[in-house]
Amino acid sequence: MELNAKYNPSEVEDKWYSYWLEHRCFHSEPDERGAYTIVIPPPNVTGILHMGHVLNNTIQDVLIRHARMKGLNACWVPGTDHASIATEAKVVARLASKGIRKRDLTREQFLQYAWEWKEEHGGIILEQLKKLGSSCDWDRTAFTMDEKRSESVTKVFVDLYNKGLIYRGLRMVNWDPKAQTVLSTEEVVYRDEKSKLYHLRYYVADSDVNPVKPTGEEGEVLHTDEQGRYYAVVATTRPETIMGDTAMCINPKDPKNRWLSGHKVTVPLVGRVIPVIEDRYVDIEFGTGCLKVTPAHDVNDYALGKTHNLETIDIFNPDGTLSEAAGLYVGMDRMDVRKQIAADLESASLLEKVEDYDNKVGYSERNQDTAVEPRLCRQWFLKMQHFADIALPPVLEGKIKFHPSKYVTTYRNWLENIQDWCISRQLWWGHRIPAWFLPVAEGEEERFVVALNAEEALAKARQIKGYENIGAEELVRDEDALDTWFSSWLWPVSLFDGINNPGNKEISYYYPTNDLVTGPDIIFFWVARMIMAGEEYMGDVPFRNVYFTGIVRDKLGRKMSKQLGNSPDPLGLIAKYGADAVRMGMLLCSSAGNDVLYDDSQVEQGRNFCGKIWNSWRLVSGWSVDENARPGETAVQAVKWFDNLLSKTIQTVEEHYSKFRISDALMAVYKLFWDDYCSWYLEMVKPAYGQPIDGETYNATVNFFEKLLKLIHPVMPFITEEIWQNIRHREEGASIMFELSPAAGEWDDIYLKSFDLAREVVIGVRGIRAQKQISPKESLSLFLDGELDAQLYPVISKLANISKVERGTASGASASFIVDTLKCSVPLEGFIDTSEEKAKLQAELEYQRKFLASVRAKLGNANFTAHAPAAVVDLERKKEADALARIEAVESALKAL
RNA sequence: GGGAGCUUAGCUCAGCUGGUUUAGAGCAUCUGCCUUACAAGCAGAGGGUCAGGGGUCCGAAUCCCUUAGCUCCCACCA
Repeated sequence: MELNAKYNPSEVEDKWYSYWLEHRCFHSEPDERGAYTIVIPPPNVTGILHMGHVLNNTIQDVLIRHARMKGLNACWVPGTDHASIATEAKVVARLASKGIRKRDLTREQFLQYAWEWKEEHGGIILEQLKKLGSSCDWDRTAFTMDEKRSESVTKVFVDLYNKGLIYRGLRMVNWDPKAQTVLSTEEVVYRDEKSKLYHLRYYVADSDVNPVKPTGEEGEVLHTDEQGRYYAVVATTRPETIMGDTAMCINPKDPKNRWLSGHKVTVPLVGRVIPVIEDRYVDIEFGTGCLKVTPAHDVNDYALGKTHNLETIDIFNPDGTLSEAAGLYVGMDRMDVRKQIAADLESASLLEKVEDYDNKVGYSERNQDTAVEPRLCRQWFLKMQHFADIALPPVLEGKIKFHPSKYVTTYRNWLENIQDWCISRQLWWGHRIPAWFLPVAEGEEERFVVALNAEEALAKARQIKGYENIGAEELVRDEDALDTWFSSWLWPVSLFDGINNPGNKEISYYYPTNDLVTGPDIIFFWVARMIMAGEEYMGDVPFRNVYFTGIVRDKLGRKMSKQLGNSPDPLGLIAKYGADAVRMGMLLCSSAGNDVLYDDSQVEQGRNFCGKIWNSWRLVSGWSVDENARPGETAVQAVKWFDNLLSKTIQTVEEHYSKFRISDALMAVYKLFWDDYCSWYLEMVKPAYGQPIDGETYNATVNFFEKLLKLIHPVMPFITEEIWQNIRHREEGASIMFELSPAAGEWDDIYLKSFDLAREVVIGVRGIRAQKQISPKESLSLFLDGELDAQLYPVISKLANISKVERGTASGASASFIVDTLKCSVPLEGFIDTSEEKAKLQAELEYQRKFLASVRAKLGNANFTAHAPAAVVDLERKKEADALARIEAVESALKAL
C-alpha cells in the first residue's frame, strides 16, 4: 500500500476517533479482568479546553491506555461539574445582556435559562477532549446535577444532618458582593495589594465631664489640635467602615495610649460617641496602637464585639453598597465611598495623614475582581473534625500515595487545622438544600426539618409538637443551594451510583478507583474531601494514587492567562501539529508536581517524532522481500542486538510508569525508536538500494516495529493505530489499544555492552571522516587492537563503510582513537596531517595520565583501601588497569606516526 | 509569622540507597552533508567549580549546618 510522503494528522485522527467510537472501544463493563479506573476531574460545564486540561487529560489518557494494554479493564469516566458560582455568574451576565435582571425572575424561570445555557455549552469541552484522543467511556458521561448525582447529594446531606454533622450557625463568613453569596474559607484567595493606611482623628468626646489626664509616663503620645482638644489617631485601611464603628480599642499595656483609658471618643464625620475599650489583642506596635472596632465587618472585630458586648451595625447591603444603617453615603458602592470619605475627612480636618501600605485582600476564587466582604450570616456548616480524623490516616499510612509526596505535608497541615465547612450558597444553580422551615412567631428561633423531599418534610414537621396539623404550603424550603464541592466530593462514589445503590455491581467492581490526576490547587477543595466522603460512605479510599500535575506556564514562566494572551488555543495546536504531537509536547517537560513551561518547540518535537515514525514505516513497508534469501551477518547481529535492547528498555519503561515518571518513560521509548531503531537498527538491516531484504530479517524488523508502536501508543494513539492497521489486515473493530503491551524478555548485558563498543568504534570512524572531510562514500580500512567480539566486525564495516577490519595497528600515516581499551586506527595515506594527529594524541595522553594520577591517589590512600567496600576498591583497580592500557595504546599510536 | 520545595550545560530537567572513569538527557548552538525513509532530516562536535560557604565521611551533586536568591502553601494583625 502506497503511503503519503507526509503524515497528515488531522485526517488520520478524525478517522480513527470515529472508528473507536463506532466500535465502542472505550466502553467498560465489569468482567473477570482486574479493573483500572480513573474518574475525570470534572471540568466546568461551561468551560472550554485550556492547556491545563490538555496536560491533565493527556496524562490520564496515557495511564488509561497503558493499563488497557496491560490487559486490565480500563475505565475512564468522564463528566462535567455544574460549577454553581461560575455558571450562575455567566447566566446572570447573559440575562443582563438581554436586559433581564435575576431578581425579576422566579427561581424556576432562572433555572430554565440556566439549563438552556447548560444544554448549549455543556458538551463543548467534552467534544474538545475527544479531539485530544481521550479514551473516556462516553456512555458513562455524567453531570454533577444529573438525576443520580443530585439524588446522591440530597441523600448525603440528609444522612449527615441525621448524624449530627450538619448544623446551622450564625457566623462571620466571607461574602462575595458580586455573586451575592457566601463562600467557604477555601474559596477566598488573598492577594497582595498596594493600599493606603488612613490615619483618622477620633476626638475625645467626654473631656468636659471626664477631663483628659495625661499619665506623664514614658512613651505617652498625646494629640491635640489648635484649640487644644484631645484626639486619638486610628490607622485603618478601610475608612468606609467607620459608620459601623461601635468602639475604639487600645492595649492596656500600651503607654502611648493609656491616657485614653476610660474615655469616649467620637467617630469622625459620623459623630457617634463610642467607648474606648481595652484588649490585649491590639498590637501596640502597629499604627498608633488605636484600633477602630467594627464588629459587623471584620472577623477580629466581631470577636472583640462579642467579648466586650458591643453593638453590631451592619452598614452594607448584600451588593456591597452602603445601607440605610450606615446613615451616610447610603446606596454608594463601598469602593467609591472609600475615596469619597477620604476626601470628606480631609476637608473636615479629620484625616491626619495617608500612608502607602501593602496588605492582603481576599477575593473570591471564582470571581477575582471583587473583594470579599466579611459578613455575619446564618449558614449551613459541616462539622469537619470527624472527617479530618478519617481522612488523615490513609494518606499518612500510604494507603493513598501522593506523587510527588511533598503534598502529604500540605494535606496533613490542612487536616490538622481543619475548620468547619460552610456548605450553603445563596445561589439557585446547584443542589437545593433539602431543608424546610416551619412557621414561627416573630422573634422566635427558626425551626426546620431536613428531609429527602417535601412529603417527607411534611411528615417530619407534623411529628413536632405544635405542628401536628401544619399544611404543606406552610413549609418553606430553604432557597439556598449547596457548594459545588459538596457534590464533587462524592464523584468517585456517585459515578457508580454507590450512594443511592450501595453494594451494586459497578461500585463493587470499580471502587476504589486507581489513580487520580489533578492539580495541587484543589487538594483541599476536592482531593481531601473525596477521601473523606470515600471513607464515610464506602469505608475505603476513593483512589490509590494521586498524581499532581503542575501549572502550565509560558516559556517565561508566567501563568497562562487571557489577559496576557500567552495561552495558545489547544484546538488550534491540534489542528496545526496533530493531537499526538500536542500530547507528546505536553508530556516532554512534565514530571509530577513540576510546573510545565510550555513552548511550541516541544509540540514541534512531537510532530517531528510523528514524521520520523511515519517515514521509517515508509522505508520498511517499501522493501521487497526475498523469502529464500538468508540473512547477512550484519542483519543477524542487528536483530540479536535490538531484541536484547528492546527487552531491557521495556523493563526501564515499566519502572518509570510504576513510579509515575511518564516523561521519563516517554523519553526512553523516544530514544529507543529514534536513535536505536531508526539510526542504528534500520541502517544495519537496510538492503542495498534496489535489493530485496531476506524474509527472516524483514519479519523481525516488522515485529520490532509493531512492538515499538505498542510502546508508543499510550502517548500517541493516532499515528500508532494508523500504522498498526497498515502493517497487515486487521479485523473490523480491532485496535492496537487492545493489544498487550510487549513484555520484557531476557537480555544479555555483556552482549549489549560489546555492541556498544562496536557502536563507539563506528562513531570514532565517522568522527575521523568528519574531521578529515572524508566522504562517507569513500571506504576505509580499520585496524583494531584489543578485545572486541569478531562477530561485530561486519556491523562496523557496514555502518562505517569499512572495506576491511583487521587486527593490529595500522602502519604509516593513520588516525587513531581509543574506545574503552580498544585501540582503533585508520590508515589515511594522503589525508593525514601528522603533526595535527600527534597533537591530538598528546592531548589524549595528557588526559589519561591525569586520570591515572587521580585513580592512583585514591588507591594510595590507606584509608580508602581499608574502609571502602571491596567492590569499590576493585573498581578503582580496574580503572587503573584500563587507564594504563589506554596510555600504552596512545603511546604506541604516537610511535607509529 | 509558620510550613514546604527549588537552585545541576544557553533553556527545560534527570541524577532513586553517597561509590561504574573527570556529572547525563532532550531542546537549542556550532561544523559538515540535498547519502535513493525522513533537511520537520543525516553525521559529527562544543558546552557544567552541580547557587556560595562550612561540616560528616576513605569517598558528597547526593547526608548535615549555614548564607543568598527564587517559588508555592497556610495564617484574622487593623
